[in-house]
Amino acid sequence: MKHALSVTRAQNFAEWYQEVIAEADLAEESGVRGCMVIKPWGYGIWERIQTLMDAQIKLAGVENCYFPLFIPLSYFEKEADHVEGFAKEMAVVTHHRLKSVNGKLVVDPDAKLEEPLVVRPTSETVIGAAMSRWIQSWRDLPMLTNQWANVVRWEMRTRMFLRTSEFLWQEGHTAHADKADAMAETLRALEMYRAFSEGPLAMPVVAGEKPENERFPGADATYSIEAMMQDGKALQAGTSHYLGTTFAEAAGIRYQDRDGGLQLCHTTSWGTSTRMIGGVIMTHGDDDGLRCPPQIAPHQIVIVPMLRDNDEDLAVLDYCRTLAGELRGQMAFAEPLRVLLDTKAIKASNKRWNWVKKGAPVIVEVGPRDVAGGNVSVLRRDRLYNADGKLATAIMARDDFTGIAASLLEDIQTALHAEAKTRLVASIRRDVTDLAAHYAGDDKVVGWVEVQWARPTGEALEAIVQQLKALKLTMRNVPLDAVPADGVCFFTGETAVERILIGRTY
RNA sequence: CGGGGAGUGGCGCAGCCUGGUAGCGCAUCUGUUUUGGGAACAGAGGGUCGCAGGUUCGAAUCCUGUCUCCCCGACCA
Repeated sequence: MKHALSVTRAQNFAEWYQEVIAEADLAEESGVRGCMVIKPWGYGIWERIQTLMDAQIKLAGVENCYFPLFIPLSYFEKEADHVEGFAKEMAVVTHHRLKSVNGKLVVDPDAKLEEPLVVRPTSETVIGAAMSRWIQSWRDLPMLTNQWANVVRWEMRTRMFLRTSEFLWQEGHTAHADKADAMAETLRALEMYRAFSEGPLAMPVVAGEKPENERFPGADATYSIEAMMQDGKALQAGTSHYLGTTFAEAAGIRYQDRDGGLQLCHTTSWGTSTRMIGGVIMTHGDDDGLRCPPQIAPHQIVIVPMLRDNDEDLAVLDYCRTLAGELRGQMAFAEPLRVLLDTKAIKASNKRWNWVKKGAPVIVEVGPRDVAGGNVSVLRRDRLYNADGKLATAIMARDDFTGIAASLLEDIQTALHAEAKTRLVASIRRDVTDLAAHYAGDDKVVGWVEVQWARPTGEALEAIVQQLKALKLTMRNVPLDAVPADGVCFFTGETAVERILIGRTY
């Protein structure tokens, strides 16, 4: 069987990933280290993610704001752990002017800023400063904010969508009267991410709490959703943090309670980023490119007219326009269908393969024979081939197709999720007794291992971290829905208190 | 930042060792014939060889510096 990509997942997963991004026209290098140009199809997917996620955020009563890109350096100095965690990867603006010297533009030394400005790596500090002004009374709580923005972290090693120096994300920041309320918000955001991932992204995840050593700098507790990529590695696809009163102390976020006493707020932060697109690629992609879940596909159904530069073309186009109109009147996932009639003047067969690589969920080909018979030729991207290796083109009456189009998209969404869910479940092992043997070899990635442990801290924890590191393994999270521990700690032999997932990661 | 590889028309590459004024495939454009599993033929356009210095009569080629990308580490969403 001939595939649309030159590298298969089995041959070289990393190379395959890059080829999908190039061939699906999702993004490209920009010439600036670690920064990518997100092209229309890739950005369209991000816009879909934004639209659907934003609705969920608003449904929870969170309001959008926008805070500055530049954060005064001193803001970071207020919280030691936080600055420690980000200091090594911050982009800093120190001057505000250039000058021309011998035809070259150079930084003007006379234009040095009094205080350097950090390009935000995350906005806890600025938003904390704002909240300290906005919150005075218990009546102001909870304060629920979110922003859609770009952030910059000067990463050592970058990979498109998975780790770029600049990335797009949403960051929720909330302030609460007490720990219980803040924890509830932290877990609400986590559940929102879990449901979003399993729903629109069709990407099954495990929601759980990060061990102490994997916490966000300055957080009291960090939760994550972890997705299983097709090569068996984990991808942290979203995080939610309970920050205790740490950031409230640093920024002076206080409120007067009902009794007139002055109290510190308990804050949270939570975020998801363009990394999710990388997760979608590595969850659903196949050897023909991306398979885009219908809910986040910019175009769910692409109509490809088979034009021959002759008189029949008008009739074919006319038929296609009518079909597009009929389809746009249908609803799937409580939204009108997104239908593209692709009239670009290239050969229909090339057009088809381009849409296969981009992962349009349904490709409908319409040629003179279809027009004559009142039919359409339908390809569903999640089941591209028949058992005999031939393209599984289904020829059906136009009316029949318009009647089932919406449910077809919903089927594809469900099928993609089911396929990935099966893989996730099958890739978690609970009977492993020897990690070194299980993960033998640098390239051998066999999914995750769940073990019971005693949740040690300090040096005992550090020893385990180092032991895992030697095997290129990390602790992913303690699944919230795991069955209670009933044995001894995999590492220390003490009585176990919970179960934790271990694996290789992006 | 350490180790390895690479930057040559839009994309993928050859040329570099042994300096002499740039070539191939794909793509693009034009025309003709085609057309339902990625069309064929003919013709055309397009590159100061990542960038900056240096050596030389002459640099894609040699030297120095620098930027970017890929792989492996350390760091991380």
